[in-house]
Amino acid sequence: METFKNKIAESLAKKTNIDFNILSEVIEVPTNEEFGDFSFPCFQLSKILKIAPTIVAKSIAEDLEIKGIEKIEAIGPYINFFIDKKNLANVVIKNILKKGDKYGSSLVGIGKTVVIDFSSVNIAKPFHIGHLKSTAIGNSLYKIYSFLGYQCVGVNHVGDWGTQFGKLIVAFKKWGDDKKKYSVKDLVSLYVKFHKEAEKDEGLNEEARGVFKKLEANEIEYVSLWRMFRELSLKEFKRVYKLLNIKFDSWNGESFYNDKVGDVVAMLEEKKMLEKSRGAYIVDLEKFNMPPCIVKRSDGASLYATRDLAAIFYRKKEYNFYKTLYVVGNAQQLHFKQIFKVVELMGFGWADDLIHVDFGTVSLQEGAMSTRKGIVVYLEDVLNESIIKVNEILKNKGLTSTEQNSLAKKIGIGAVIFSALFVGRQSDSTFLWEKVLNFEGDSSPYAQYTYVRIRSLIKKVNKNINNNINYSLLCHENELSLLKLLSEFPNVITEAASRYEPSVVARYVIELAKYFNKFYHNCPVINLENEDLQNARVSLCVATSIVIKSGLNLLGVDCPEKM
RNA sequence: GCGCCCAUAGUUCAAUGGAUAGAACACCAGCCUUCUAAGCUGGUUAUGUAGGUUCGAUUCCUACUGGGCGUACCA
Repeated sequence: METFKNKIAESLAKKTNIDFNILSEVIEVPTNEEFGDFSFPCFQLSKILKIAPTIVAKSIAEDLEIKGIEKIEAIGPYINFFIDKKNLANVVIKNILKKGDKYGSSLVGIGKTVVIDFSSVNIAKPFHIGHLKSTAIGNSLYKIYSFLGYQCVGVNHVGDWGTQFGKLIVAFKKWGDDKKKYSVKDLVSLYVKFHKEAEKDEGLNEEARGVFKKLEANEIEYVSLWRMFRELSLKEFKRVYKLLNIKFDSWNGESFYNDKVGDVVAMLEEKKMLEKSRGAYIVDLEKFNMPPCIVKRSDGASLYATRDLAAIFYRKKEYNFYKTLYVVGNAQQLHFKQIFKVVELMGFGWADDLIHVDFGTVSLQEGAMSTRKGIVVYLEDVLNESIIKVNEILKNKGLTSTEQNSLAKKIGIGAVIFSALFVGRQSDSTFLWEKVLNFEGDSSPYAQYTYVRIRSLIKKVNKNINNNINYSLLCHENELSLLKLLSEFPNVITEAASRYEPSVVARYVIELAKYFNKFYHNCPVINLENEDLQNARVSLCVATSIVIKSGLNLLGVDCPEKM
């Protein structure tokens, strides 16, 4: 499809003597199909030429001819271009069948590494639905960037270090039980108790800070407790990642950088950027209208920012990244602005390659989630509920129990992931059970169902598609709009990558499924006397199934073969 | 106080500054002896307020209102 746009821009450039790239940006896809496949609004040109836009449109369109474009029409101030539809089916379907599941991929990223920091759960805290967005978006961006040829490194920057562990250790020593087998939920209740007690006794916080300081200094007793907390938490978290079918290339979390923060402090000192203020060491950012970036607490312990800076330099050295994407909520916007600014001030031009892919806050109907107050929904519970609901639906479909279980997982998990990816990342959202567990309309089961229908059709026709297909028979309105949409898939991937926005792909997949279902209801495939038309339709079905599956995979959603 | 983000239909969300602001859910009415009804067809309802820039604003700018988040030793 891009080639059509380029052709139009080229011939317009020839005609008007205006730069190709400028024209290419102005060319748009009309909202209404009756205005063609591409259009060129003449307002800006009319301003330059000082001629009314309708006249400009008319005079340019008059004797314009472009290969592959069937009709060029000036309507008011717009020039509308209509693609030659017979040619379209031929080009699009052949291309998809040839490339298969590689259709839409590219090599633009070859030789470049993208580090994606996502999910990043906190040890000894619930893996809750607030983590779903980061987890799903990060995983999808990983797949999208890989599809475009980039080498990706998925990092789970585990929150396994910091004052919170001082708190937890204090709580455990006061109220814990050495012999009991602990779960994350037990640790959370200890943590909650700590905060309750600390409200009455300010000394507890003091104590916790002291304990963390000693933990950083490798005090054996504390380190072994910390290790225990970490191990049991990771074990539970990995169970959830397994359900989600998400893998990481690195689990280097905050504790990993404990022995690397010294180098960062030394570098800052050497560059004379460090200032002592109120007992702490800071990088002053007042000039940039930001609070200071605190690098070292007054008691000498490290902070979130220090460890994140250490992580940046470690990753630069280790991966020499083209970009690093931080898929982290917008509540941490200031934090990232600060540390990116510090890197820039240190004189590293590649500070621009650090990108905070932020997203809106997820809250519950009763309000903001709060681990301390116990207002929280565990992600694992949501996933399991979803699987149960799918199982309920699949009950009477005559499947074996292993078949049913595996299907329920693909569909149920997919629905949860998809619900997090369908809305734009920036908007704040409220977690609603009925929304996440809705399997109709804008949901992955809808797309999966459509895919399964197509597979079933293809199977029933049971025919090898040969090369002599008369694609020009595909001229039904539903066929043409489906073809046009299929041709846009590569652009959709590129857009999703450049905006760090998997929702672009999610919306596309739903639209594609919708277009197919219209075709399905209006254009029979199996009961068809005209064999040439049947062949052409089957190939359209195959092409569509490839793209739906590919799109879902890029979102991290599996595609079942029947349901 | 200051900074950032958000405000679109009853609800949840779309819309690179462009033509008649799109969906889904919910609700109502139809469609299975013909390709899987997790489907299809039809119907009702919306850009917070006041200005500005522009040929053209949901989109950009300013103020206001209402929400969310952040704002020096939490992550």
